[in-house]
Amino acid sequence: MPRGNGQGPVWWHGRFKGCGYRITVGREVILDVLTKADRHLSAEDIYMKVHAAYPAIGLTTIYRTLEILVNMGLVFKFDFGDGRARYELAEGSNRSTHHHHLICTNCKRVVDYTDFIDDEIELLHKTEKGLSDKYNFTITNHLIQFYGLCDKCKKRK
Amino acid sequence: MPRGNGQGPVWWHGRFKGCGYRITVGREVILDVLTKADRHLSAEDIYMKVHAAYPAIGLTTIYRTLEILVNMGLVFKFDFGDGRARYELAEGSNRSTHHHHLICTNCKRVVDYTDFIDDEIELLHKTEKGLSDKYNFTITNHLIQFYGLCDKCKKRK
DNA sequence: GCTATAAATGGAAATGATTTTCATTAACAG
DNA sequence: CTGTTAATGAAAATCATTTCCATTTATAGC
Repeated sequence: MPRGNGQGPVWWHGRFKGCGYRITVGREVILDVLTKADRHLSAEDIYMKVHAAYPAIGLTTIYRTLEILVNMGLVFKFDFGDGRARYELAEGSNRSTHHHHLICTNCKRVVDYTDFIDDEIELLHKTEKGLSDKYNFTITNHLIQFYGLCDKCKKRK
Repeated sequence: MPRGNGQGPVWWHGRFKGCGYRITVGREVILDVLTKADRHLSAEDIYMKVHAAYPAIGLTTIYRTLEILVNMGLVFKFDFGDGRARYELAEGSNRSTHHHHLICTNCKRVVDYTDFIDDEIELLHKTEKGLSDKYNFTITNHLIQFYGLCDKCKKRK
């Protein structure tokens, strides 16, 4: 099924095997859904898409696979404040450029933005360096989110 | 009980009444616990502290009060990834300076840091301005967290 | 290709933080 | 002091996520 993009074996197979994980149909399909996703999906979103093509794959497998993917750093897990986690392929695959989120605290709408990313990244690198030196952490990731009221919700108030 | 700090009526009473909320013993005690807290508390943490002095106050009231406080902007709500929310008095009261968080993804330890805050704030203001113009959001808040492995967890791996 | 073995799986049940329900209590405007 | 309505506690409900366990499947070694 997902045969990559003509550049040989699927990009994540190597990393998976390297970690001692097996390549299964469920994992292929989940990765495929994530690769094609154009927005942040919840576990249930992913389940529904997967289920449409492969009804045998259960929700439990979705959760288990997502946990592995997050731990491996292939997928980011976000909390936008509506009680369910959202998942998004990390950069480094063939999709997704680095971005941050702008979240409406009223309707929970999420805007991905890439503006100012360069400045942010530069500062982040400096901060990461400082923090890891001072607190002796190995920093692997960061999260930046802005909260506010979106266009529509402003008008309703 | 909480009589403020000698500067007249308790600082948040005005804001509370202004929003049409009543001042109750439960709310007084909860705010008091938050004011004295020196770290991020979960709803249950707060409940236990409150319960010690006022056993009549239930967990439900804690959750309901926290929701109000978060909506009013008096309290920040955080997700550090361990399945329970943490609450922290917003700045503007008498405690807490603006800070961000450094989180160990393994043991969930959280370090508050204030280093580099000035540079961060400057960039944040610039970004907030740009984002609110471009996406027509009214930005009220932001979240910055760094993730990594702490000192102890690094050694164990 | 075949087989043994351990990883992966699905479905049901468990978990656990948070929310809702509803009858009772308490704040406070007048 | 009193009526009105918000606030409350206890128990039940919710609901995303996790765990359990018997079954299936990937794959290393032949």
